[in-house]
Amino acid sequence: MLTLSDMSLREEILDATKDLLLEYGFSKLSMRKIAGRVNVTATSIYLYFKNKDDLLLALIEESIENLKKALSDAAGESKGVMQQLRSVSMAYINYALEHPREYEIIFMVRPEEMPTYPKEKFRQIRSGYTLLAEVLEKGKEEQQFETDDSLLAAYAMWSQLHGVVSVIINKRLDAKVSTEEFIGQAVDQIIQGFISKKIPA
Amino acid sequence: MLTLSDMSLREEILDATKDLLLEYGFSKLSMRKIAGRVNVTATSIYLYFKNKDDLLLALIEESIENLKKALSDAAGESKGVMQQLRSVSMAYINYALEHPREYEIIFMVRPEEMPTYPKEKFRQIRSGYTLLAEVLEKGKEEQQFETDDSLLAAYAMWSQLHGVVSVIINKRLDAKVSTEEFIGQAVDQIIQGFISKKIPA
DNA sequence: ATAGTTAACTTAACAGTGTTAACCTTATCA
DNA sequence: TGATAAGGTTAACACTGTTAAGTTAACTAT
Repeated sequence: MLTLSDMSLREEILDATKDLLLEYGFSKLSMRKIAGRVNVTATSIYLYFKNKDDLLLALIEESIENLKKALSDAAGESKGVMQQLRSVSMAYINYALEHPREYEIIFMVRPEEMPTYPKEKFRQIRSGYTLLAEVLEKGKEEQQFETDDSLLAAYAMWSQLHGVVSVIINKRLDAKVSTEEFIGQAVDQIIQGFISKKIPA
Repeated sequence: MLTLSDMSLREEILDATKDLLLEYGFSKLSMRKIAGRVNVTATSIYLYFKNKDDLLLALIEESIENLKKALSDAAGESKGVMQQLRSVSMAYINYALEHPREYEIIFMVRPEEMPTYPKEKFRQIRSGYTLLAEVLEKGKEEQQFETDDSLLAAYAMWSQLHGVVSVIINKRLDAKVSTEEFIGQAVDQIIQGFISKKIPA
């Protein structure tokens, strides 16, 4: 039979951290508050995590997998390459806006300020672009658009999507501008960037 | 005659803060360290600034003006609209990469985590887009590209530029990818997003 | 010249932070 | 039964932003 204590303290800590992050944000997160929420002292956390960064990294792990799944689902559902490109883009933006805190942890934490951020984790995040690159490669084969280097183009596209998300999350958008219109315009432009590479700039 | 003490403590504090930010980064910045560098106690800072945020905002003020100048210079130098668009884009990216810490303060600090971040400052930042919007409007008149809403398009373009910068500053770029190639590809795509709105996606 | 005021700074303190060392139970197993 | 180890604790260190109160020097008005 499953009792409450069968949920290991480690997982309780992870859950509490996620909750606090969602409720109060990154800057208000402290080891003592996390510990308090699971009725334990702050030092107990150090029995399961090396330090605060290590704890956050465990959280990132989860989020990355969720994001990847959302993207590959979006790619799978749609038919044509063109539509695939659009729905992956929208899936990316939607995931980020629906999980802004997680997105922030995944993509906005600077390595210098998180000294233990391991290369492995970066690699894991980057592997998500391969999905974009595959879609672009397929479009290239189908001659929908021309791309010299699909991976490079995927990187560029991803950075542009990140920019759109970042501006919204960081609240740098004018109140007068509708978020939906902004997203629509931006995604249009981003996708347009691939089509018809014929006209030289 | 000008003595050393003629440089007001307020400015000395601003300078020291900038130095510390450049040397050790945002996360290592503390009031005591700033004070120490100008041979004063931390509390003295509160005679000139309401709090830490207020101090940072004063720094932002400067940076915003510098960025604006860099952009309008770039717009002025180049001739055709197309070239103008490209050089403003490059000026934006270059400024950000040459002043990453300032850029971070300007664009990456979240309002919730900086409760006193005033709307006025946001407005000030946003006014920079009008320059982009003007260039786009001019291109529209010259029928170089079609844009329904120049301001919206300027926002979209700026968010994409920010994405490119953000990815590089936050070190999310694969070591295998050349930064120059990445920037080149991204700027190409961003500009391409405006040209030939004829083909429907 | 002297008293009053103000500016510029300091000391001491509060409440909070991440993290470590040392200690105390309780359960497991030879 | 006695050793070992797991899972927690308390106390402490060195830091953080910030405030209240005290000091000292300079200026100003009578």
